[in-house]
Amino acid sequence: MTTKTTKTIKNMEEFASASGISRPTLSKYFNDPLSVRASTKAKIEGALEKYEYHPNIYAINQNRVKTKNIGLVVPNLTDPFFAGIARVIESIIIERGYNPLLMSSHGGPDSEIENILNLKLLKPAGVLLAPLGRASNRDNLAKLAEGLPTVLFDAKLEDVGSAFIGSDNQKSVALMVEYLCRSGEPPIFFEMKNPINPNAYKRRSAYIEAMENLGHKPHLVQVEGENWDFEKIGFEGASKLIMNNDLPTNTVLCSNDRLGIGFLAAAFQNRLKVGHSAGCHLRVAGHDDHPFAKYTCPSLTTVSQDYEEIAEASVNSLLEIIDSSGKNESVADNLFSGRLVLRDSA
Amino acid sequence: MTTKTTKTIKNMEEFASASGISRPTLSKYFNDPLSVRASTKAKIEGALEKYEYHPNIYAINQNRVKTKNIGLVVPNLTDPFFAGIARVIESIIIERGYNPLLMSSHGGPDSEIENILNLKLLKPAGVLLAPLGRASNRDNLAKLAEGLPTVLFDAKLEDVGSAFIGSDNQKSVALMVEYLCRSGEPPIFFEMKNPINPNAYKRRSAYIEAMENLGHKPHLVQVEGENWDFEKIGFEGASKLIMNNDLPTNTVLCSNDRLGIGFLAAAFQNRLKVGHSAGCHLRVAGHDDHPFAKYTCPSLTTVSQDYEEIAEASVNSLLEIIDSSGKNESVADNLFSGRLVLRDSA
DNA sequence: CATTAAATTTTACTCGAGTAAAATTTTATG
DNA sequence: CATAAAATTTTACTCGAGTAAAATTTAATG
Repeated sequence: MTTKTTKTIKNMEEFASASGISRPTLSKYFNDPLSVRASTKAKIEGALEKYEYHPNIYAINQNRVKTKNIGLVVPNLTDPFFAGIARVIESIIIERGYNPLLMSSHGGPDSEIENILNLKLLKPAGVLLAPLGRASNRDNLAKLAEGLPTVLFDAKLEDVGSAFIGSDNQKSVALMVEYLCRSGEPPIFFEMKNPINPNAYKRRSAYIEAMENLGHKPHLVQVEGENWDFEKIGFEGASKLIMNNDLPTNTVLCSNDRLGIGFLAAAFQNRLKVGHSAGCHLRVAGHDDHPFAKYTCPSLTTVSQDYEEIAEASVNSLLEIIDSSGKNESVADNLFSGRLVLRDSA
Repeated sequence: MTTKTTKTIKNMEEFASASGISRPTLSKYFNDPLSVRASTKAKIEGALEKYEYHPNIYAINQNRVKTKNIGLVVPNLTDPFFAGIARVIESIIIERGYNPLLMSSHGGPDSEIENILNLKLLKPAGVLLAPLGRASNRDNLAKLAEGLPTVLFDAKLEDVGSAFIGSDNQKSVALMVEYLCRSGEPPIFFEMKNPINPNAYKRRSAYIEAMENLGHKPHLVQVEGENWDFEKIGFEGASKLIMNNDLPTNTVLCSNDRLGIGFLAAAFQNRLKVGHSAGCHLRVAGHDDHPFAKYTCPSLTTVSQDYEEIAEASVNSLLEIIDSSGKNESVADNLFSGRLVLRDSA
């Protein structure tokens, strides 16, 4: 650490005279260090080591139309999937010289709208939004997103945002269905009757299509449940199924891992052995590669989504739109295909 | 929804003439709605329904010494415990008329310091900090927290912050040890050799003390592992233990639920039956009541911490310090005792 | 070294409130 | 209804940059 001189610098004016660089040039530097000549950049950075000075964030942004803030809104930070992807996206945003503002819409559609409203007060350069889905107040969101560079990820809402990054449920579900059929009985599809997340609907139809392509009759098992407490919903749904002996096959494909975790717990408590080895009663597979899928009993066979890939693509799309200052009306959707992760449960 | 007149209001000046209230009074109102006469409050709120106006956040804060922001720094948002408690704390902060700024220090001690630095640029009224623990750069944190109302929660660091809210590990571990001893063999203690979290050290000594009080010899099993990937650490540690037949008793108390989840997975893969019923090889208990503890196989017996209680107490302490404008040098620590949650694993 | 292009400095104005002090109005109290 | 106390309005100044335009300096090029 370099020793700093005792003189504390209060504002850019003072730092200008201390460093011998004019204030407008400093302003330019702090806005984008590469926009000034290399020699002046070095001079400024030399002075920054000598004096303690940080531009006042509020003063900076007050007079700016667009700040360096990027909003990051996810439906539920308590869900490890979103917590994980938020973390990756945040670090990419920082890498690109922007400032992430993380918010969770756990409270529901109203809280989602409020998050965007609060964000807009902060005049962000753009927003990365993973919407609640079916529950979202779509019209309102669309109105709010107008004129604000917005990229959706994870779930798509028609007419909201100008790009969408997500996973190719069609492909990944087909992969899983093919694997399950090839290695044993064709699977039933275990899901919520009225899922909140649009991915669930895509997975449902992908399952039906994949089954029909293979000449099997699709079989949907739809359990009740409206909220985000997927493990509970899966557990209770599966418990009923098992108690009533309502399983037409020995293979279950769950719409997502969290339902699968609940399903496995129910199977265990009912003494059903899950797995693909001899002596097992049931095969269970999921989707998403939840961080805990490795540690379920048995470990959960699933489809993994590449966080890095989705995060990177989302930020790239958004920055592209920001840089073209909204001219890029709508970028093409960007779907990533998952990877089959074979473990013990199926 | 009331129809808003078309005239858009750009700043407080315009809103002042539109509402017939002077700008300084409006300023006072937005700072604290109860600081103006009830009749003027009503008049302002009537105007707010008629016109669309929100004070500019940057302009508000630029000239303020203390903002209405409260920083909320947790070690790891990917850990459901912190995601959960952050959510509760956030909503309480909002309830009290403040604005939460959530940050995660997942990157390690440097990222923890940087979070506080970034927060300080936002001139927060105070900070609620759940520090990384042993890894934290304590001296640096202490220096940064000087003059900034700071309350620690979850983990305590000496000489940092002016209050601490946490759980009474002493009591809760004693509860669990007594239960386990009463209902079967005395437990060994399964933990990390060099835990990052101070709670782990308190739990270790609480275990030793409780065992000795009951006339049993404590037995620590310490596994390697430095990071936050507790399930993995627990799984690998337990796998080794089991393979080497190194378990001196049939009862295991894990330092936290995430280690326990890993332990259960290892037991399952090694065909050890876990539970308290006849025919089981092993009893396993945890600590924290992790959101997934209900859905492990078998469900995990553990100690629950009351999120609401801890969250409420943390915010209260901080606001108290803020309101007394730093006069309350240090408030007493506040420890909450956990509640035994008996499930199938022990 | 002359010429041109690029970068920087000067100058001057803007943004949207916070805030302090004095003057005035409104409300509470007897 | 007079009077004191409390609240509001007026007035005027402050905060810390962003930004635009003209003037000047510096670097690049042949």
